[in-house]
Amino acid sequence: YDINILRRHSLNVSPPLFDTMVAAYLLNPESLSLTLKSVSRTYLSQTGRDYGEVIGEAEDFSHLDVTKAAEYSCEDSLSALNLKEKLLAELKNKELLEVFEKIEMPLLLVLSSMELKGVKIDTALLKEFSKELEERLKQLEKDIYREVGEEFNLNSPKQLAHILFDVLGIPTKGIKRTKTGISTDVSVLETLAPRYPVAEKLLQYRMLFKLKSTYVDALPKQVSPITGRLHTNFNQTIVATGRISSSDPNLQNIPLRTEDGKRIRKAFIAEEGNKLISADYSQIELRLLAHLSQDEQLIKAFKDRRDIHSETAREVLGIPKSTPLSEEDRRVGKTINYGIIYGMSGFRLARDLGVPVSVANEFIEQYFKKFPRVKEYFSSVKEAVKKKGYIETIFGRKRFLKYVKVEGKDAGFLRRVALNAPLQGSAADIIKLAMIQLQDCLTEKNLLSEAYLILQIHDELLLECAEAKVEEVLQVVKEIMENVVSLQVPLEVDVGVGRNWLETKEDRR
DNA sequence: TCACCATGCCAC
DNA sequence: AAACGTGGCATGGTGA
Ligand SMILES: Nc1nc2c(ncn2[C@H]2C[C@H](O)[C@@H](COP(=O)(O)OP(=O)(O)OP(=O)(O)O)O2)c(=O)[nH]1
Ligand SMILES: [Mn+2]
Ligand SMILES: [Mn+2]
Repeated sequence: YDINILRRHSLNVSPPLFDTMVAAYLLNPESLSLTLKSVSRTYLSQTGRDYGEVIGEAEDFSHLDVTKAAEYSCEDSLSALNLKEKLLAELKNKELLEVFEKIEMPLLLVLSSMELKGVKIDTALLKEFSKELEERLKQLEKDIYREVGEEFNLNSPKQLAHILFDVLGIPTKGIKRTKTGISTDVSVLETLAPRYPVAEKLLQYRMLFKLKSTYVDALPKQVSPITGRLHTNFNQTIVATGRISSSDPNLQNIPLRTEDGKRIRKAFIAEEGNKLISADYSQIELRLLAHLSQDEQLIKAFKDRRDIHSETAREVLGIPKSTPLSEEDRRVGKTINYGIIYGMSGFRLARDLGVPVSVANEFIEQYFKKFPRVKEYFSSVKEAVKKKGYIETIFGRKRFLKYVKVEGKDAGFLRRVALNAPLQGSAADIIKLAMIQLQDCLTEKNLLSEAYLILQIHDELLLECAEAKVEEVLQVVKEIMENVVSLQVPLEVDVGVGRNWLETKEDRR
């Protein structure tokens, strides 16, 4: 965060770096507040208050009482220095120094460059699309009001529930509940749709409204007037598993699933004369599961270059090898694979698939029978948490879980968290290392002015690249990502090139 | 006007 | 909310 303020003023920051927020994050990735003040309170037993608390009633820092301001600032300077020693010792103690020095500190510079570069979007295209959505939403709204016989606020789940279950009198037996009443979420509307055509319209309305409000209208507003591009924040100290998050705007959840959603991805474009390159790890957490569990069946599957997401999809949807599998169907397979390994219930699986619970339960049982070591691995995870109080990734990143909690009433939840963290976290470690190596490599080859990272989407890297350098960069990216670590199974990376982000996903070479 | 919670849904 | 996990953001609804 602060590094960008320095960089914006054209100051260079050079390694080795030490960032107190990042250090404190590694020591406790679940922690919500990692401000200098709160970290000092924890590790230096200081008593000072946060910026916001100090400001209090004053308008801003410059209006603050001089004594208070001086107090605050002196403490900050002292903190940064004293804290460094303390945190370093703690990192060593907990065997987190390697992750800190080899991954997080070098990554800080990479992320900062990515934020400064930003990504170009086609605002004209989005503005056009917005108008079209406006029309379609208006029509849907009219249709819905006509079908239910009255007007109400379609964006209020509470009012909608009232209309559906009180006014129309749709029976609520077996329908999902929220804390405050009856749910109207997509799974509910999908259940209603065959009997009540209005539900189909509501689903359509919900989807389009979501796309319009969250992306189509919001993104153009956030384009920087200075660079003409969209700059996200990559947050390095938020996600408890070690992933990075993206905010203001979040560019890690740009739509892809639906046809209308795809039109938004299409608006992420390369500068004239450039191309976008996308590189996405294939089945990454399943591969990591194969490695960590040592399951022979799973290891063999990946050595044979099989696609488990597709196989699962064909199996549950009953689609023969002779019929091509749609993207949508493969996504179903993916959801089932990750759902089952991370502890999904037969009930939920049954609901998602629209099959009887007995069938779903049977499927889950068969699944673990097919990969016998997976169950054993998960027992070992449980043991590790009990014994050590934390679980870790292949690079030693740790997530500390309270033993009392593991045994207590949130035991189920804690168990699933513990199952997920090593896999999601290892995937995060791997792509972070790849980003660092890639940046180094591009720098060395003097390519940075023609090829640079612009986004990271958990297991995918998006680069912008001069057309003339595409073939070379493609090779480098794939090579680095696939070989950043050597596991029991090969890591495979799907790469694609295009004028826009959607094309890179359709390209897949 | 703001913060907060709840619901819902986009992505990985 | 009936045992997939990790996020961020929009809206409505409420209260200060
Ligand atoms: N628990 C859970 N994790 C998910 C889910 N979707 C994605 N992930 C995690 C696990 C994936 O390995 C990782 C990257 O997502 P991707 O969409 O790239 O899927 P994946 O790499 O498995 O397959 P693919 O790239 O399509 O070959 O994010 C999900 O529905 N549940
Ligand atoms: Mn992937
Ligand atoms: Mn991906």
